[in-house]
Amino acid sequence: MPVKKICYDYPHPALTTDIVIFTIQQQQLKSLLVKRSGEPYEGKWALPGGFVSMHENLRQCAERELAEETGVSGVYLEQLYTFGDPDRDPRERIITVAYYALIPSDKLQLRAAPDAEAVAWFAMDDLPKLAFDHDKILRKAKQRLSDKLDYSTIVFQFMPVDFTLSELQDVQQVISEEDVDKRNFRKWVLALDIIKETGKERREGRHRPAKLYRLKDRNKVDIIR
Amino acid sequence: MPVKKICYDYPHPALTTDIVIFTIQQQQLKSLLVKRSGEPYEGKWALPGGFVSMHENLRQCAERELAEETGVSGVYLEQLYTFGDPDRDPRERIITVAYYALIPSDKLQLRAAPDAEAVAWFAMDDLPKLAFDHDKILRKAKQRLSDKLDYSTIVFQFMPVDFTLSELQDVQQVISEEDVDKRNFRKWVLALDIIKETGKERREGRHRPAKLYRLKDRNKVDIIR
DNA sequence: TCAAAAGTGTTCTCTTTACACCCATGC
DNA sequence: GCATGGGTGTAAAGAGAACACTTTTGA
Repeated sequence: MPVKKICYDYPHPALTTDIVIFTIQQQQLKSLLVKRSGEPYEGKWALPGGFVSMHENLRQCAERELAEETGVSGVYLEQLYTFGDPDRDPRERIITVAYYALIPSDKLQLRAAPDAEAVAWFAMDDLPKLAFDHDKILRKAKQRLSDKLDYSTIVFQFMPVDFTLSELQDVQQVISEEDVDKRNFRKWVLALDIIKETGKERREGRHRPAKLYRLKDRNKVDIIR
Repeated sequence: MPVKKICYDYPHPALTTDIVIFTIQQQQLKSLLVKRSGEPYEGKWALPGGFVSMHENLRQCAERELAEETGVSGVYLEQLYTFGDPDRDPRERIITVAYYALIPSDKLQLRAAPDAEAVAWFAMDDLPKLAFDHDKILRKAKQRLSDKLDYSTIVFQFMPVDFTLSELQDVQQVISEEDVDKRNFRKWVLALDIIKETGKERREGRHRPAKLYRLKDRNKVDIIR
């Protein structure tokens, strides 16, 4: 806590980034929330986020928050929207630049030490009451994600290094909330020419094993169509 | 100038909105810039913009700036992106929430008193050197506009109340920078079912007069396809 | 041998593209 | 009467949607 105050000629807002962290678990789209331990909205769930420090840019701040909550880095992260209504925080005016991140299921295990806070994954169709305007942020993130599903290869960002086409299709269907024809889906995926066969397969259960595929470039998200 | 300073426990950034104001003039996509009269970047051209006051929300601020520079209100205005690199302004850290606005050509006449500043429209392919990171903002706005041309009815936001299909096609071509087939374009436009014939026509020159059309709902922008 | 998920092509429909001539007017 | 931009339809190609059976495995 600095003893010296920082002073300006005019009032300045505070600046935070909040992150909507999406992943797929148990065939559901889930989002990471943290339980607030102080006022305002004490005990309510909220998006992870925090103040932007003076030396870092907005994206770096979001990356830092993401790493603090999940231990994860190097995942898909995109600026979503900026929320700045005067009364969105009762303490002082706080502008938040919202980002959203997609966590592939294989990165999920390496959860960082939970920092003694209450942190939990919530299914998007079973959200608790949220602090501040965070429900608005979450809905906007969900909308952006759904939209991008249609005109980009963003769905692959949820996949582990090796995955089957059925798993991929499941993820697609969970997010878009509509069923996809298996043959058409596979045709579409293969035509994208962004995955390759690994030669390996996964057998699990008394049925034919599934071929494992891998992204040619795991970090690339293409705009298509 | 307030005599009393406003003080915080931690440093806060300043907050502005900057607006990319697009219009079509002389078959060119143009953007409004203002010449800076003070340091930094004195004499350089910059996007119109200004500080967000404490009682207004971000959109209201953008609307206010827009009205100050152009006298125009009630036009298409959308949040673009937030730029917040630590050193984007040499004086202090300034976060800017960029918006972009589209001005239809009939609203253009009613330019407000230019407020004694140097203000000018620049063709997008003939821009001067810009202050701060404003070239980055402008390019992003142009990109967003081009993208939306393909999946929304945003192009109509440039049109006056009454317009001909040829005028509309011109605008489309200027922004997308590619030629469109006349018959296919008209088929597409009419299939949208968002314009109606006015019954009037425009004759100008020694050729057949063109039918004038009007948007059924001038404020609506649909996502299509 | 049976249950369960993996894998695989073809046809039909709809959307998008390509393309050329007549029309109404002013000079 | 001629130059100028306004206005119009059809056919071919391509993209997207619909659809059902065989394969491989583990129990």
